[in-house]
Amino acid sequence: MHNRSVKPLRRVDLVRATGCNLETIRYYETVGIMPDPPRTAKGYRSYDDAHVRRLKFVMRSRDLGFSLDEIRGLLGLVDDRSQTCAQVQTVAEAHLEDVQAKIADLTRIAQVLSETIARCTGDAAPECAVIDTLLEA
Amino acid sequence: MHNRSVKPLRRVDLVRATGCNLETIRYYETVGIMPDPPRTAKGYRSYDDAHVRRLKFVMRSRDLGFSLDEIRGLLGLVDDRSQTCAQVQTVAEAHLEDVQAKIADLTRIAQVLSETIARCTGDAAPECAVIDTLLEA
DNA sequence: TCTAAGCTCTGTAGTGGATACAGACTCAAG
DNA sequence: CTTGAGTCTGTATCCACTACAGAGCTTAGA
Repeated sequence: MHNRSVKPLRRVDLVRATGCNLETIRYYETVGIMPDPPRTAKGYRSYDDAHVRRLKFVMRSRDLGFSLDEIRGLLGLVDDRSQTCAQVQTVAEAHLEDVQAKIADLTRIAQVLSETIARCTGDAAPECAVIDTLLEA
Repeated sequence: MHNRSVKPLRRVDLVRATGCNLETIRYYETVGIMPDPPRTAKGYRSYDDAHVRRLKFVMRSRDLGFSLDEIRGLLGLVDDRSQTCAQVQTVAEAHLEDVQAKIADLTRIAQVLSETIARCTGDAAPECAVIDTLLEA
């Protein structure tokens, strides 16, 4: 009754199961984010559900802006489940601070840009507030 | 009275005048953001005030998050001062939209992260809200 | 005049995080 | 048996830099 040997997934099946780009998966294998999968007699990669889950984890982490290095760390903590929560929290908090710093930077930039654009006449004239701002010491 | 021939600037002088990295300047020359400067008899680059101004313009634009491609466009508009303002405004507005989209993305990310972190116990336990979120479909 | 420090030259390689492509191979359906 | 889909590897590309090696040049001070 229980599928002792589930049908293995090909590359394209993993792509369809996750939405990840085919080449990206290979890239993740070369950089150690995804494990080197077992191969068929002819050398074809053969994946299973564990790969799907791991890849989805990676993709969700990337979505939240974690770097591959941070993800390596998170995966390590997931794989070795002992004293996890405090450590994960630390990684996530550090990352949140990065994100907040980026938001602050971009907000400052957006402010300067929109103030500057507001000073534009929009004319077919050579005077331009944006250029002036950029030329200004 | 007027300095007919001003003392030319060496690479390191341009660095000191602008705060730009030495190698970055050479990079800007190879990619056409900065012009190939005149050379001394021995092949040394020799800059002047126009280079300082142009490089500062580039640096301020980078600071505001313009890509080198966008900067090439802006420099073109500055160099050829005719019908400038409307065109510059268009470039700047497009860029502002990019920046605002990035802010929106990062804000969403920060929200998810901080909500998730808030659910952490911070324990030396293997259950972790962050991991759960990342594992969750 | 000699020397040492500081400056410059070029080409090339590496970063992160993918993405793209070439050319050869294999597999499955009709 | 053919055809199309899938796979294999290695390598190149993108952006915006940064770093380094190994050579040559310049300049201030002893």
